[in-house]
Amino acid sequence: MSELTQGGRQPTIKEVAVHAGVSPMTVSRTLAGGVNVRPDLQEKVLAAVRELGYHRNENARSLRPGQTSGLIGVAITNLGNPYYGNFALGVEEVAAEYGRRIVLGNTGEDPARERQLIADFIGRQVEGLVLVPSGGASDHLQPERLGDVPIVLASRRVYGLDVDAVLLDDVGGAYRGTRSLLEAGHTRIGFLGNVRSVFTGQRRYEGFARALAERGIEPDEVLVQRDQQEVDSARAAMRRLLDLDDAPTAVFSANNRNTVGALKEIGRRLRAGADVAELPAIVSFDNFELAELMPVPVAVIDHDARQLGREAARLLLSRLSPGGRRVPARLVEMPVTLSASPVPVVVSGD
Amino acid sequence: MSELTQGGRQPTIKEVAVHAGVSPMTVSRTLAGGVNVRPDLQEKVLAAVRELGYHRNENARSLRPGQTSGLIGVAITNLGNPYYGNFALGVEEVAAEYGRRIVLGNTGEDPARERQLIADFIGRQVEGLVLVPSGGASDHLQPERLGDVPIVLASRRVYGLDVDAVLLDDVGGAYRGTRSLLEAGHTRIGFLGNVRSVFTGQRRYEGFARALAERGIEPDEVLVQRDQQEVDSARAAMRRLLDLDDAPTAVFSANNRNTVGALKEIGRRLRAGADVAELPAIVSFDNFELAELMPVPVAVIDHDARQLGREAARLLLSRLSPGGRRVPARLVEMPVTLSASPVPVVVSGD
DNA sequence: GTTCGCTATGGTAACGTTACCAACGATCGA
DNA sequence: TCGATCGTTGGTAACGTTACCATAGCGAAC
Repeated sequence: MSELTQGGRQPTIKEVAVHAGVSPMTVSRTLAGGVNVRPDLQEKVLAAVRELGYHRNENARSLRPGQTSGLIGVAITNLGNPYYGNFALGVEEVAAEYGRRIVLGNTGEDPARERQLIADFIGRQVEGLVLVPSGGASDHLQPERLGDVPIVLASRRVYGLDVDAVLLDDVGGAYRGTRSLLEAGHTRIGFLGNVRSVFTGQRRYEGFARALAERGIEPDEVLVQRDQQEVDSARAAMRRLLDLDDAPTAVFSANNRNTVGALKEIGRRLRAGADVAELPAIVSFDNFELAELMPVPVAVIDHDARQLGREAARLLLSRLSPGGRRVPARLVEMPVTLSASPVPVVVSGD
Repeated sequence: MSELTQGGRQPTIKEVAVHAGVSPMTVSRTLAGGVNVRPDLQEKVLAAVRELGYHRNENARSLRPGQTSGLIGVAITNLGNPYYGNFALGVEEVAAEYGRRIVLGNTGEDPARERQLIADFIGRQVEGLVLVPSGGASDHLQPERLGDVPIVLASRRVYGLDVDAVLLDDVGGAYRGTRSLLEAGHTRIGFLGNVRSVFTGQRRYEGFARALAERGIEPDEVLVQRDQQEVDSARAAMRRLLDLDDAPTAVFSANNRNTVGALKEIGRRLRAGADVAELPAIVSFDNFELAELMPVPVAVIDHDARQLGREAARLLLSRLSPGGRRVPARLVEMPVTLSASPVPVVVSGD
């Protein structure tokens, strides 16, 4: 058998044909289901396939007219974030159900990299694209620039781009979360979030501000910290809030990274002897594991990134079905749930 | 321009050639760097490329002899686990540095799915494979079955398969973690982990048992719970441990999922009024965010999944370089760090 | 002025695959 | 018995690309 696999090259259909003593066409037909191929020849072919370790060359296959690549291009901003990991999982699952495979790229929030990735994906003849846009210019995302490859945006929308999108109910979630703080009697509420240019950051701030406005409260700019992308900067922002003379009694955190940063700062203060009663309550957009074990009350605005991914893939695949391209762009907002403020774990000190 | 993009098909090099008034070869040469092409023709070609939105068909390109696909196949067990998300990120980063793209599949710990995925990857002419094996039979992973496509195993090894692998120092980490508990005076130590058939589960148990053996302690089978793959079953296992008449005073948790489950059970008991002093200390293999905020002492055996991914990709790419295939199989063990047991956050009850 | 050498350009074939058509033999009805 | 039909098989061409070869043009060197 060693001479069969010599050279490190994949065997071709021709070699299988020779090995089985038939023509390449008979091999092709057998692998396509075996219609109008004598059973004994099919067996011979399959034996040859097994023996040579033959796999059809999908790239060559996709070259033929009318054939598709079976690939979906997925570009996300940060695979290391569990949120996007779950999102990618959801996309992969649905794609796999429909016999598609995903090509994955991480943009790292870099528009140039996003451009490269999308160009590469199109070059690889992907049937469609799923993108968490990293912001910035959108001309490379216009339908004609994509060669009519359908695209679905996830988590964020791009201004001036009329394509399918799956979003969270950012505004509603932030509104409800903030309102729950107001109803608990808080009036000085801090805001931790992304820069304004990030779509979700903007939307979540909007929900936050709307809830305040309903009570006639003008957001105090001193309490609004929104330049934190990472845990460390979020922690620093939280420190600034807590060091204010008139520190907030509650903090709305617009995403996971900010929540973790805020909690780390709270942990630091507790270990330094701070009184838990003087530390703010937190509402966090984005759930995280073990929120229930936090020393201060943490309510979470929860959502399912995996479902978001599944929905994005479903939108995309529906476009790939016959006639699916003629449907106008759709916008899906996935619901979020506000957990009832859990009672914090109170540990008796010694 | 609308008539140019009509039909939803990608433009071909031929169409670009016609549009630019040159031959396909001139287009090809221009796109390949433009050696021996007059500058004015290059400009014409690039203008046509821009206008038509042309992207080279990578699948057709890879068909030509001597060409490679630029694809790396990555199959992991659970993308939803932040650990594997970071792992995939590491692989993607290094692959991208070397101009490769990754095709990603989620096996869900299902050997049949793993088989399918790998067959599909080979059919797509991937240059190499990165696999977190899901256990079970390994015949489909033998080099000759893979058509000499190099493979790198990650996190787990496969018995009887002599290929590159990147592992954590499971045994050493578990040993050191367990020893730290013993040094703190614990003698009844529970074990939460994966089933024995999972490679890491076996190795981490080995480190655990070795540390005990050094002190002349025989592991009490009642304290060893190792069938938990998910948070819920881990929580149930923790409950069984804590309900024992002779409950352990410390618990070694062999992975993230078990740690979260164990902590959730601890949280439940605290909210039900349990005394924190009666709850066990925990050593967790796998770090998690906010471990420092837990109400019981949690020491973590930390490691960097992203680095693990980067190293796996590096091993694979080195095999793809000239002569790289002749190197004997390598085994890399990534170091882990044991955090100093942090002081738990103690909150004064009211 | 002829030849040489170089650059620039285009035609052709092949990569692996399968839709299409042609051809073969067998079966069947008339 | 003969033509028609059907099941089965194989040859050919084309998908988009580029390595290779051929050729045309042009300046330099003798």
